[in-house]
Amino acid sequence: MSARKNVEETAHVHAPREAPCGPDEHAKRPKARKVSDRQIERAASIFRAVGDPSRLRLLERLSAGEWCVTELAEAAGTGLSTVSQQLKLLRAERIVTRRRAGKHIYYALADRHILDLVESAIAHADEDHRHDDHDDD
Amino acid sequence: MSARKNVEETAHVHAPREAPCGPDEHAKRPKARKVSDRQIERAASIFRAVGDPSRLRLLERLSAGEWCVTELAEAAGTGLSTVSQQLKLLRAERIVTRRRAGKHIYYALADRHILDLVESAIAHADEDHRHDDHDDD
DNA sequence: GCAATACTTCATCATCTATTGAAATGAGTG
DNA sequence: CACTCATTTCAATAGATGATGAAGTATTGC
Repeated sequence: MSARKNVEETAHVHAPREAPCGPDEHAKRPKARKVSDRQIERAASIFRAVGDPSRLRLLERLSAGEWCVTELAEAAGTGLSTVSQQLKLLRAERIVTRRRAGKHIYYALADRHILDLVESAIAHADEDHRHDDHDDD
Repeated sequence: MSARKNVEETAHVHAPREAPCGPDEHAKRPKARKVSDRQIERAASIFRAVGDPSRLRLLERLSAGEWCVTELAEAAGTGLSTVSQQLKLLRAERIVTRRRAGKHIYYALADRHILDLVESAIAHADEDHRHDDHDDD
């Protein structure tokens, strides 16, 4: 991403306007980015991690408490290795934690933030999937 | 996804245990899924949409108010068409709304939920990117 | 140590995604 | 209606991602 940045520069010859759109209150835009690239990347990375049905389902399960990989795989109906990979990704993002107990490894949600995130998203999706298609302009 | 589901079935011959992990309190697991597949898909879909740095940056900008496509493209430093595609996706997920004003089309965040989501994620990422790597087992 | 169980890593592959230039559409203006 | 500006759609392409079986590591018990 951000391969080239002067695409529309070549399109118009005269100098580009400061704010080409602003009707009136849009005249002075704060163009400085409030948030660093690093933070954006990190936040997006977390979202991407939970933005997958299988992984989200995993998190939903974990919201009920600790589970080991075998259990999770059984509940998900997919291979062990699949679930392990998914958990690996979630762990890399610090969304889940694991603890060893003998031969088993128990996974759990990393913190309450994640729980809130998952629950609120599901709640939002719940509201949402009823009035399914409409347009807004 | 969910191509085949009986992978580990072939691995062990004897009947699979109900709860192969549970030390004691994990004996009786509520295996029923609390949330429908549809909801999970929808929630994941929203997360996936915001789980991209470019789109998240777009949303960050929109959290400051309405912007038109030209402005957003200029601020992002990418092509117009790129931004348009990104907005199209966000709109398909009902994350942003648009309104026409003459030749311009102004985009805005769809609701306060989204604003909260974006802001809390960025806040979380802010906490997070300081203590960058550590392990948890 | 050896077998068994629990889990992870590796390599592969099909599928999905993001970005892009070019061409198309839509809205305002003379 | 021709012209311009704003935005979208199209098609192609490079790159990312997710699932999977096989092979590897770790822990327990004999």
